[in-house]
Amino acid sequence: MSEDIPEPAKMGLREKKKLKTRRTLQQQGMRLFREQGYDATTIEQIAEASEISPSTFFRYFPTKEALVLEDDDDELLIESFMKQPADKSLIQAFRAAVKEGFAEMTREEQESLGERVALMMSVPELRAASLIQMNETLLMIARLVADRLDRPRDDFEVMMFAGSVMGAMMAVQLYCSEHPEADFTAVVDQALALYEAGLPLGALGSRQV
Amino acid sequence: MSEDIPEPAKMGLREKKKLKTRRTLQQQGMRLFREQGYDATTIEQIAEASEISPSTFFRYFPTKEALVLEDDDDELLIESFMKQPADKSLIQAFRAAVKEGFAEMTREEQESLGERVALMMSVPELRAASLIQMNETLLMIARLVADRLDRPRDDFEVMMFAGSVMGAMMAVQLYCSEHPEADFTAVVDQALALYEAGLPLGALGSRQV
DNA sequence: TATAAAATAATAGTGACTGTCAATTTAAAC
DNA sequence: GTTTAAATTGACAGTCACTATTATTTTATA
Repeated sequence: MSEDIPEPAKMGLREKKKLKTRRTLQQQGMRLFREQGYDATTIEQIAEASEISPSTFFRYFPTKEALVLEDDDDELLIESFMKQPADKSLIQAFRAAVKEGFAEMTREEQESLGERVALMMSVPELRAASLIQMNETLLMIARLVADRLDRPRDDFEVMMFAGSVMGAMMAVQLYCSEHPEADFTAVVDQALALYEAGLPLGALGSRQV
Repeated sequence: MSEDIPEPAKMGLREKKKLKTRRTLQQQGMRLFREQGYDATTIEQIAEASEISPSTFFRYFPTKEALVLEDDDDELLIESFMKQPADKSLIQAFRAAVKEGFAEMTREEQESLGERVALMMSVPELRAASLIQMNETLLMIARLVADRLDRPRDDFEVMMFAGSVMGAMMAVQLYCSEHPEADFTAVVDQALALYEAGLPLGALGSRQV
């Protein structure tokens, strides 16, 4: 995966141009989405604004959605997760990994992430794609966790753990879409903290009437 | 929502025919999907097999996906959930609601559900749509829960609860797709039982090396 | 500079989906 | 039972994401 983005040092004119076109497409795409909405923006328009032919677009991104989704975050997160010391609990490790992942991002990257998340939440099509992505990410994490615990990869409890974390992230997305003023990274951490504390699910709701 | 399907008693020829066409479309669609795969089956084929025009298809289902998704399950589940006594914890109530929902289904309905779930898991497009549906279902449930607890509708912990349950259901789907022999309803219950028991998340993983 | 390789553009097509309008079928009024 | 109004359908034309193919241009290398 990461071999798609080689070191800036040994980049020929070719690779440099490709990266530039890639970034241009994303920027112009996001600009048009912002200005006219996602559905109203056609790939033809994005291509024209980026000064390439429509057919070339698909050599850079497999779908229109990919322009927004585009995450290398997953690999980063997993890498960070595997580095966590083995005496941490799963959630502690996951929480730390997420925190480190965010910390490594520049302010620009964080802002761009914020805009992308907002767009993702508002366009059903994108939301669907992002959910699938989460799904796959957590399947991957489930595998990592299983290995870490010496459990089979399809262990039921491990799958449930993965599911619950994934669910937390979705809830965070939803929460943030309703609270645009909230800091995304802070909310993520808050959510994981809640999980770390055991998530008072059993108690919550046994109300005496 | 449920007013779309009126009582069989006072149904004119019109309504009867509509229901019949609807069912025919679903059956023929599922048959074709089974025989040639989802992508390889065009709406034109489904329409032809159902003896209607392609343009009429879209008067019965907004999308090709809807042919597979088609859930009245949500309303049923929510209804069942609201009936649960207030002294049950949230998960207890949710678990009971799911159990009752399944119990009300005929064997045929359960089998059809099984086939649909299997198809949904294997076709990315459908998986995406089903995830969105879950998302919306649980947003609805989050609202119900908030009301039940006299908390604001955007309460953080409530959202997390909804998220975790949704995550559980996704994990169940994934688990079942890898264990086709497993009984879907049983696994759902097992998962919720695990949640009910507190889900040993914190403990899980603090391994001494 | 010539040549091979890679990237791009142009073109034609498929299929889901939308909108419109005329034709048909059914329900209801008389 | 016939007429009338409404609902349902079908035919048609069009949009747009996306695929496949082929010719053309651009870049890297010998």
